[in-house]
Amino acid sequence: MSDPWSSLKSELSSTLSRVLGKNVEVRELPAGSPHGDFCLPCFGLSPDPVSAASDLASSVRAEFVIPISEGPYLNFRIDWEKFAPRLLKAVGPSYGRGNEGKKVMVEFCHANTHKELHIGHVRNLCIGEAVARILEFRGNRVLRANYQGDIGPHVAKCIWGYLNLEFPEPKDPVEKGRLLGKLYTEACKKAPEEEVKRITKALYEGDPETVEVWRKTREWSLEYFDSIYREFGVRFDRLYFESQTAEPGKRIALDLLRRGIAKISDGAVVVDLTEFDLGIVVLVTKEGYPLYPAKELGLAELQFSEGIDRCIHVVASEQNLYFKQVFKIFEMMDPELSAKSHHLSYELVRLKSGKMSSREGNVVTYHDVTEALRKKVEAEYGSESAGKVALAALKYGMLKMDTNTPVSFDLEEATKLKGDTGPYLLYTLVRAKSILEKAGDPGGLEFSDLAPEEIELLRLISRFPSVVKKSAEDLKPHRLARFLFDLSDAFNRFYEKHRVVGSEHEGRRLEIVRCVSTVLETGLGLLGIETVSRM
RNA sequence: GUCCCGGUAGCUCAGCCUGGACAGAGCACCUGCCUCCUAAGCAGGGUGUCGCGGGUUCGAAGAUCCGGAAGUCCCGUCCGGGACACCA
Repeated sequence: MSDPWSSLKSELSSTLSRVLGKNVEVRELPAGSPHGDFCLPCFGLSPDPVSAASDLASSVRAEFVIPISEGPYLNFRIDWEKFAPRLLKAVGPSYGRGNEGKKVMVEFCHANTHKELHIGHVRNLCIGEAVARILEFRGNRVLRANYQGDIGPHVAKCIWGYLNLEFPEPKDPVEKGRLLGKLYTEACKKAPEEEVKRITKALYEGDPETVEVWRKTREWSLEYFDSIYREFGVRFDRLYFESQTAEPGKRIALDLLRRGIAKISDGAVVVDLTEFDLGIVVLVTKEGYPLYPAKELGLAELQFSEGIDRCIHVVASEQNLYFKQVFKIFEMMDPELSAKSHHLSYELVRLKSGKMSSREGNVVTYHDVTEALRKKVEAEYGSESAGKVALAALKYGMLKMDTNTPVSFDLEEATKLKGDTGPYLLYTLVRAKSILEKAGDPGGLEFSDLAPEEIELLRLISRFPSVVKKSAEDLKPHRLARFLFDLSDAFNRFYEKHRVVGSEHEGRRLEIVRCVSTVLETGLGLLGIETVSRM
């Protein structure tokens, strides 16, 4: 919970506010800035910002920082010789932790059964897990939830395929998953529409024969997903299925009808949101089937019965309008429900050839990518920890850009192993740990004559807590990912230039390396990236 | 047609929330660097109409005149993607 840098920053801000007689806040300068660590632009302070800055520079006294006026700016340089001991002492496994104390459900993945997991799901999985871990680290109790569509026309198509197509019996979970994916795609091309409707109906009405096939294939799907989740390092605390939200969803929809929130239109149960520019939402079809929005209401009932303070739905941006609609209905039902709900939207993963569609079979699956990656790692560097390195590359690649940035997926781009990649971060950590293993008797700590590369590392280490906090507030893991890259970059420059073991400054350098290693390991952990000890 | 997201180096992307302080990385390409803590590394080499157009924009009692910073804020527009009543 200790965050010396933020404390320093806020102390400095209040000192300045006292001197100036008004509330000001110093701004942090980017870690590599030649101007120092904090600055106060003096433009609004007086008609003459330049002399205001220099007046302030000579009148302000604060511990650990040296004020310097540069033009209209009042800059502050941290006195690292004095500040370093305080900072390094704070760095341990819980450095950067918070105590926010909320109970949060993070709902992500949403893979539909009877289909293959593709790279779009991978982005979702990466974001969801990273956000879950970051929120946990900030002191929240997190429940990971996965809401899966295990019923409906897409399932009916797959069942049609199972009943009408030839296939060899699948042996392991991966084969089972892949087979279902193929059956689905084939059925989309071949299954007659009436047949799909018939099976959908049979499924909803509980026709024993159809249900049996459904049970079996659904089980295959879940085994397949489980094998991937295990490999990926995700475990869900709650699994919700559409088959279980349909009935309560319909019940709630009918209740909304009684309360006058919903109405009948063309025989369907709808909520009219046109006054909010959100169109009309159909809850129950004229045939009496609950649609997705109705099921969402059923799901919310299940979720909020857990007493959660917040529910974060990690769902692609194509559902933006949908979530606005659902949250508006929440608001009409119970404002608190909508206040606690949040849609973490991310842009789609597309292929260069266009949008992926399991219906058309033009998807890049989870196994396509992980296998390509693993093979490449093995070919170039040998098989030692190839699987973990491959996953690191995949996860970091998905997390390093803003959730708002659309991904145009390219296998070549995704299998890069050098530069701004997951393996680079892993490698940096391996190097740092290797130094720590070889360390002799550290000797005393002194911080005189710090090299620029050492100061750079201290600056980055100091900012870790605020980066994590910001990442958590914005629900943007890429901020943390970028930070870890910058840290690695700075560490590798330091590594190249300065000897640690056996050097004159071994004591403090070991301490710095220890902190880099701790921060890197913690940070990678928050991104859901498993580290390795050798590469 | 309406709404949402994107447009920054050849390519992939940061930076925009919180305006000022050189517009930054990585990849790719070229040149160096392993008797020394792991070369998946490091050093050097050069690139930009920040899609386009407009607007707005700090300081003293007031008034007037002059000056007054945009990749970042606002509006418009173009391009790409997505969404928009019985799919999920």
